[in-house]
Amino acid sequence: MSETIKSPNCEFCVYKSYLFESLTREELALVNLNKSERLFHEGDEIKEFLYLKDGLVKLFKEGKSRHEHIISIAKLLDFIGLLSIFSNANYIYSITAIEDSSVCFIDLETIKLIIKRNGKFAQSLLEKMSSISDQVLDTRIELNKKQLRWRIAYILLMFSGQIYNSNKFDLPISRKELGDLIDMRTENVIRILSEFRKDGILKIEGKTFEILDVELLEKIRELG
Amino acid sequence: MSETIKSPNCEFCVYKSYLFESLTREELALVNLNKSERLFHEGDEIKEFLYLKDGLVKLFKEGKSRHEHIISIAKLLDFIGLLSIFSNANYIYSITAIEDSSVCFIDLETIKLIIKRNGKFAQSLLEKMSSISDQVLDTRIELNKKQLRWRIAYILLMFSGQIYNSNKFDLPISRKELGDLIDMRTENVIRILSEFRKDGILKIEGKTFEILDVELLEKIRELG
DNA sequence: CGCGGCTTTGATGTTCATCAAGTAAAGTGG
DNA sequence: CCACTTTACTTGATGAACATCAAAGCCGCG
Repeated sequence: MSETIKSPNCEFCVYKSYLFESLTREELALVNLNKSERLFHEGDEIKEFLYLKDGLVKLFKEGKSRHEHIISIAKLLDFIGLLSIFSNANYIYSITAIEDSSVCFIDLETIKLIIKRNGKFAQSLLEKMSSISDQVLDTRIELNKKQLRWRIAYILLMFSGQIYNSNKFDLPISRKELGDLIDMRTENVIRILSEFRKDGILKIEGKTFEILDVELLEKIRELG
Repeated sequence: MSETIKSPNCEFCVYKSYLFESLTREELALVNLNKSERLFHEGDEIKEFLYLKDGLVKLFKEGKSRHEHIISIAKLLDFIGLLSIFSNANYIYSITAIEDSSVCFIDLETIKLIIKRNGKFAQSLLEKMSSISDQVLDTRIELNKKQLRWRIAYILLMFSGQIYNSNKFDLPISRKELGDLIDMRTENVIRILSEFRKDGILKIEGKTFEILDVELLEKIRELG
């Protein structure tokens, strides 16, 4: 289960400027009163308006069919929760921690109240939401045009470049989940990882990945 | 080119309740001052905050690669323009009329002003935007899982059920564009249409389509 | 220790993209 | 208005990419 931890004042939060800069002093105080900060462990499900301070979560949809479909992996500063808040679709976005994560929550009703009162804040939300769904949709469109080697290159470079900032990292998800994220079967994920290993692009030991030839991997990603 | 036509007062617009019910009298007057209504002919490009009153438009993205990718076809009451307004992504959504269309425009700056002033309106926009991007994303995910016969069934039923409300209709787009919309090659669009024709599901004469066996088509759509 | 889940590799089959080629329809210029 | 060009449409043949099936090793867990 998740655990609530001591929660510092929003006023001094390093992320204040990212989203809440348009709030009045009074509104910020309101947020401060109605927030909580919690630690989430791997596998914990997250259900509210959230703000990821540390760690890694996955955003996914559970389709009518058996298996989930991962939409996005998000880390620090990303604001993926947005998509799930106003959504009243048939089937809903879920968020789960895939690494121990520290998350700042704000009561959803409080957020809605502030939206009503502060149009500038609302506009900022609109822009962020637009940007996020753009990004998600673009990725999806690109993914479906490209073939499997491209997808693996893409996702490996995402982990090394955007998430861990290192050529060496521990993959936080299973190979099956990796497949769910980039729309391919587990077997093919493994097959292409093996290819890359044989070609000297990767070094793999269980969950530990090291990209040996970044340039080549980028080349694979650039050329469709 | 598009032509501006006489534009009635928003106060009495049948669509007022759909989006603008939360506006104050004063704000509505502002909208009224800053709107224009225009006729668009097939092929005309649309670039502003819009509100489709009649006709049919397509929303698409032009990718880095050669061919456009159609995201959605929209008719009456749909509010697809939303996605393109706040978007500052690398490549942008475009809207083009595929049938002669009548569209109500509102100056973008006016809209932004009202968002800032009227939080309730902003919230309504947030909800609509969420719902639209949900829908678009869901469709895309479903499409990419299913095979070609499913996709054709889906799109034919969309035209007959959601757009024209008739089993007989003129397809407003080319077979190539149909392919762009549901992610398949022109040749395969034609091939499967032919199959359906041979199976007695469809009657096709050029652009004129008639669905003879709706139940069977729905069955194809239900079973992956 | 044995069960189930994750991982890996190989063999096989299906689906679909691609190539090719020909017909019909729709613009275009003389 | 007709010859010409271009664009849309259609069908068939081929091959590549990928899903599926099968089987075996590995690991953690009750």
